[in-house]
Amino acid sequence: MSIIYKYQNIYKQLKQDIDQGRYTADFPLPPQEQLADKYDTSRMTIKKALALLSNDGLIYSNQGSGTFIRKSFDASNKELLPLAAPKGATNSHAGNQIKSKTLQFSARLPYENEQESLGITANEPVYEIQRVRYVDNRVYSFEQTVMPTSIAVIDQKVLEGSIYDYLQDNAGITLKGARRTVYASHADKTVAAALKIQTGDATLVIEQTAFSQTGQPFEHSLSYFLPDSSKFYIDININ
Amino acid sequence: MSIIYKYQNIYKQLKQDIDQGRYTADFPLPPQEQLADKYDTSRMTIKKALALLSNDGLIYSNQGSGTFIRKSFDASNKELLPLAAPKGATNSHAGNQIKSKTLQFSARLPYENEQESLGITANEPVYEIQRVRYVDNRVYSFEQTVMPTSIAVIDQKVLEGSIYDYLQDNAGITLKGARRTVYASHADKTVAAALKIQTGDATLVIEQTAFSQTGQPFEHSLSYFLPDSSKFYIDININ
DNA sequence: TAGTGGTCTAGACCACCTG
DNA sequence: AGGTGGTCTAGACCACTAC
Repeated sequence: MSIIYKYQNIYKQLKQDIDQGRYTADFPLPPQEQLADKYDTSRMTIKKALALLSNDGLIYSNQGSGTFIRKSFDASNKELLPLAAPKGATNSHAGNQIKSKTLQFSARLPYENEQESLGITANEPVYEIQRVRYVDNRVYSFEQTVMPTSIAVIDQKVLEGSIYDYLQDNAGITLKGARRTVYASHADKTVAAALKIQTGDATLVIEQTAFSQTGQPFEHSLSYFLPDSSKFYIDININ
Repeated sequence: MSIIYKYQNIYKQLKQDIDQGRYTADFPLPPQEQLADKYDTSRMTIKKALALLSNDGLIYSNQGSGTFIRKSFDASNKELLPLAAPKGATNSHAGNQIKSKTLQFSARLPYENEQESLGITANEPVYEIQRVRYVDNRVYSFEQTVMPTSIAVIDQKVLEGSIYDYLQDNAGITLKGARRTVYASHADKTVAAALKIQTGDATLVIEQTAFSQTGQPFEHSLSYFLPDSSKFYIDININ
């Protein structure tokens, strides 16, 4: 959160231009050379801005012919969230009312799979946190989070908001990356009770290991989502 | 598939060096300047190679301190597949025996949601294909694919292999990108029968719209996977 | 303060598509 | 052949980290 680079600015402006229909899907964008002139910069910098747009799935480029706007995705569906967005509900549902209810908050020794994914020994205690997340007062997800106690001191109050923001401000730990694994599973008694569904109902599970700027995994979590209503997308671009 | 760029070569070599332990997780990689010397190239090119490694989740860089190897993920789990890999089973399970059984192959007019995602009118007919995929003779997935008939002529034989390869060779259509949406759902009668599970059991659904090099969506598919066993991962890197 | 990675430049050349 | 995007260069300067 600090200085804004040139290519980020250009990215924002181009995005706005596309959103507002100043460039249409029927014609290619102006050539990179021309954009470089317009924004008084070099082609490399334009390419960086275009790469961001491409990652968003908004445009695509064809060597030899030009850069084009992808026929629009419907971005209005609030239940459809980017799988690649780093933070959880706190960020993705900006503008909606988000609440958390803590079902459990304790410390214990880590299980073997947790030792492995967090890169810690069997003797290093971890917090275990279970929270139900509500968006606009409707049950949204059930999250089980495990985090080494050595990372930072956590209390009840922290759990009501975004743990990431707290860690950044208080422990100097920045979220730098994560591996997410998704699969379907049947809800066990605990999950079913938390999500207010039947035991055995289908749930979407997102398992996440989060990394700090030092490459150290500092959080392992399992998030359970309701079937059919909670959907996550990812845009794939080849080369 | 043609010329290999310098940064791709460097990427390959660095990857090999990391895999073979020539660089270890305890020390940073050589500085970019030094790598540029070693590979007789410029820093920008080194950065492109490093970006590929970073996308793989293999390394991460910290401004000011260096580039480091991420403590290894276990890549041995065959059931864990990259969500961002563009092709389906044909590619991801290379080395395993893959078979397809076609349950249905017909043409019809598209539903409204299909018209929208494929960008076609209600009058343009589509193929509807239902296939069960087997990996090493075990049921792996059930796929419902919808594709405009105007794209290419498809016959039974094509369906036994990779549709993408066929389209590339015969219709000049290259897979350029895709949007995938994942969610959990309860199996209906058709899905349950295909996957040999109970009606109402949990399934993972991956909905995909595939784009050609012209930005034209040419395929819409729903793939159903078994709960708990089929998992997909994605590595997220922030800036 | 030294060293690192991130940005940015102003070009050159190459690969590819479209006339 | 002309125009497009992709690669690559050889630097400069900036932001950040570590000592």
